[in-house]
Amino acid sequence: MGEAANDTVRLLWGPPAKPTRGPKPALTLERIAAAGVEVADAEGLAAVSMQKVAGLLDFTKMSLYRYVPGKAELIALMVESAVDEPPRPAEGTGWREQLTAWSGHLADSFARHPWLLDATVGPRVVGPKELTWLERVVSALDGHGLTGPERMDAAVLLAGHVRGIAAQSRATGPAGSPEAEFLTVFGLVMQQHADRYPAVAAAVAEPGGRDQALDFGLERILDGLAALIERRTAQP
Amino acid sequence: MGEAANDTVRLLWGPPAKPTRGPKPALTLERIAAAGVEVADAEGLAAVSMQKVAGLLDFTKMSLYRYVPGKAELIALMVESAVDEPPRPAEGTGWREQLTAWSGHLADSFARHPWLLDATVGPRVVGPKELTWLERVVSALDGHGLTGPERMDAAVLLAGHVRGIAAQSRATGPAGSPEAEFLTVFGLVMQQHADRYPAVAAAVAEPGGRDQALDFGLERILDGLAALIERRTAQP
DNA sequence: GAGAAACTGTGTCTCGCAGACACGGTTTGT
DNA sequence: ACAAACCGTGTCTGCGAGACACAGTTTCTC
Repeated sequence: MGEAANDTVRLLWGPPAKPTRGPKPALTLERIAAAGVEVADAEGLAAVSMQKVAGLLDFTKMSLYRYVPGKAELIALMVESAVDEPPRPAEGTGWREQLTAWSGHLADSFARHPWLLDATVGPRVVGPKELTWLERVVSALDGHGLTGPERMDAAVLLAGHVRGIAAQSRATGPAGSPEAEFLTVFGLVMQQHADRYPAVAAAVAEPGGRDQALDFGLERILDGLAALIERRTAQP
Repeated sequence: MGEAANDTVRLLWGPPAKPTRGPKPALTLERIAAAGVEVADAEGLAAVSMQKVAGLLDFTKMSLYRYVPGKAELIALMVESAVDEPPRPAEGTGWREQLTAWSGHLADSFARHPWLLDATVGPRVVGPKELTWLERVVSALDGHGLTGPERMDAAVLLAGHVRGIAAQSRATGPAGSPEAEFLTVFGLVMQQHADRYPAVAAAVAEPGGRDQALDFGLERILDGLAALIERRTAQP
């Protein structure tokens, strides 16, 4: 990161620097981020280039550098712009319902903007909206006997699961989609090497509802958390 | 993917095509993959280019294309080469111990080759070794009342968790490392916006053992699986 | 009011990358 | 012997990120 981290923090968190002299800027960070999101939604994150984003706004590539230090910061803005607002916890709902709703909404975000998976790998500065997601999980678990680090770990656990599911469902894609070739290829490979992978071969041969993966993992995690909470609240 | 998928499958799974005429190839897929891993280990996946990999082998960039159709396939080979062999389940150990060992070893793989996180996002063809990891989880869960899809979902759940933890631990890095700046930046941001994120602020303020995240999530998942298994085996 | 300072958008340039293609040299089958 | 198949290479195109200098515009200061 180095110095770039400071720039990114200022961009995502800081007060919008208000220069006084010179011509009025013709663009805004919001418009730039929105254009980037548009490109990424349509053609994937790899297709996002300064050229294309600038072209979409009828500007030249270099003009973007007046607003954004570099491509990494542009993507950080895109993430912050594309991520949904986390759901407000309904009044009187328990931690389990809150976390279930949270996971569903996060999965929706990933489904709407699959490139978020690519954009959020690796160390980076998180934005205000992204941090709000974390806040919701941690606060949903407040007051149930978990330590602070444990609440954070639980958040990482949940987020990791939703991510994993989103990655999987992007890879397979909706039935009949071009990405579904992935499943075909996988099926052929399994068929030819069933002897080396008997357990997997048997598991995929067995019929059963697809698309249950999110709920399945979620229920296991929540059951596991419930067991811990029960133990903690039973013996204070 | 398109046609490229077939090439990749042949490369990862297929019998090494043996041409008869012409000069002996001076390189092997193994050496090429190893050189790529070397570059990625040292400078990250982004630094892996045909130029650099070829240069490491004292060949020109274009000669690599005689062995590998393109960069995507090179990275697929690198993944298959860098991933460890999954641990063989010790005799007489239960599913819980097997899955614990599995997770620990997978986490080690990610720790040894952090770029695996970048290389394994998105749809792609899995190789034999990678599939062996899946086989181990599914077979560890054989015979405990779970359906095939459920066993697969459990594998995705576990793998997603290990991935998430690996991503987090790469972001923060070992104490004192350059990446630890991430934590400093995060701390400063939290300090300045504690009012908007009270739950997170409270959680991080609370002291407690770091690096427990892998085990914490793992124990929750395994507890959740245990509950399901108990329910299933109690009422056949 | 007149500079000067600061800022904006732009054209040009360099560098690195992926990949297409054609070429000469080499090995083997017929 | 000769042709087919294959190897390694040099060259070329196109695309991308980013540095830099430049002209035009707005505002602060004297």
